[in-house]
Amino acid sequence: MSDSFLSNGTAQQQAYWFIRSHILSGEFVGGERVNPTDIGEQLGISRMPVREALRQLDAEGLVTIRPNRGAMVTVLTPAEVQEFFEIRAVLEALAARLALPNLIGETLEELEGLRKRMDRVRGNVKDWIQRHNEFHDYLCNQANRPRLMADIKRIRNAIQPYLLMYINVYDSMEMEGYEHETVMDAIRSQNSQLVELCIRDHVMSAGQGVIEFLKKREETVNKTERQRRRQAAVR
Amino acid sequence: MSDSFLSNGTAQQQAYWFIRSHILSGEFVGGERVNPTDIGEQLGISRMPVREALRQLDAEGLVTIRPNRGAMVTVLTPAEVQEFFEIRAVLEALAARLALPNLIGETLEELEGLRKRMDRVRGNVKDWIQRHNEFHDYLCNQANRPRLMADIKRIRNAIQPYLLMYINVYDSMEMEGYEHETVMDAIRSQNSQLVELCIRDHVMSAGQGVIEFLKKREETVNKTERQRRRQAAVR
DNA sequence: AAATTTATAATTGTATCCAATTATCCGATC
DNA sequence: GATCGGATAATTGGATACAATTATAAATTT
Repeated sequence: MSDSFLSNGTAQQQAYWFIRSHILSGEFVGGERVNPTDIGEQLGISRMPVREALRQLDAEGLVTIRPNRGAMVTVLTPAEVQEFFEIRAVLEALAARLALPNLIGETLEELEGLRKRMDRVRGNVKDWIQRHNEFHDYLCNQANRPRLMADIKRIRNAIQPYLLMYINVYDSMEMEGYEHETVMDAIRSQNSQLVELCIRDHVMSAGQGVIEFLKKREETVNKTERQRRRQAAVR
Repeated sequence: MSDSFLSNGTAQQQAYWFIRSHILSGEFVGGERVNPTDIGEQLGISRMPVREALRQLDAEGLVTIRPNRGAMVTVLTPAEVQEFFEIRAVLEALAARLALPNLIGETLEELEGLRKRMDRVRGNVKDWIQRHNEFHDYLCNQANRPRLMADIKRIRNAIQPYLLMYINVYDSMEMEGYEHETVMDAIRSQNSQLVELCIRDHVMSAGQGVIEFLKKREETVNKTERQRRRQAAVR
């Protein structure tokens, strides 16, 4: 299961999933250059399909390509991470609003089950994120909007590395959990305006911690590397 | 100005802008195959940079690539077009809300000027769309959210061909215009909730016409080509 | 030692070639 | 006339080669 990208599909797809998973897991870190020849050698393919994968990843925001200067793992400023949380907040709120008529009976129970399942592993960060995503995915899926779903996932992926950094530092992110109860209550009320506000707040409050963490980190990084930056007047 | 993509930048960029503009203008129509060799010959380049351009356009949604089957101009169902309008509505509403503190004094006057400028060419469809986009772009820009702006533009591009089809049929789209007054009033009130609702309604009411038009068209197309579809069991 | 220039290596952009895959055409069959 | 099968053509995926560009290291100057 882990190395499925080594053999599946076209070479382009192998490269795509390989690079993508390494960025999302944090193994390829922001700012790091992604060398097509290296990746190709690791996968036993040439660099051409890797280049194509990189173009795709660039359009998705995980990678940044500059002409004649190759690709690097995208670095987001705290302001950009905030933007993505803002976007995600309104998109997930939209999905929840559209899903609301379907969130009754069995479906509602299923969602409640996922919430409990998530609560059960609050100690283990990796499992918690996994189940947290499952909860949100199930909710969004009930809206029956594949394009919206795809956009939400893209945004979530773009900020995942930064969420991971945050969680690795503040281990276990205690402040989450009770909020999902609030979300569930709003859903049970079938009040679409309330659900929308509630999801927005939920996403943004999760984002707030990450954004502040990143801003603080940027300051210390700036102090440490100010002299290095002076000469790195790119372009 | 018109054929700038023939000489500027890398071959990949030439191909990208060439294909993109032909899709947005409606010259490359939905479902049409995009042959890398053909495009390459037209631009005097090989098909490799064209392939890369197509990957990018695929990620942006303008083109759809299926492995071993090449690329075609993306075809959106009416339901998907509706999704994109729904997404655009909440994103532009978000942008307007975030821009609100900046929409005062000179900036507000500038926006009002753009609205009038738009109103002045309600006869000419092509000009009107141009100025309509300028109005919305200026509004979104005041939010100072480059990533949000990029997403909004991507969504707008994805639905532009369908908007064009609609406008070409119902020439001059009379029902628009007065709504922008309503938007301006909401902005002047500096009531962020009102602005948000107002922009959403504005976008969705523009979308409604397009969506209904597409649904109606789909019915007639289905009737006409039902027999052809039977054998086109793709996959 | 710091800065500048030069030489060298590495990387990127892209054309071309070939194998694998898919589409199209045409005759055979029902 | 519709359907099927197979030959042929077109297209795609991908490797390789080479020129253009950029990065790095070395040499030179100040």
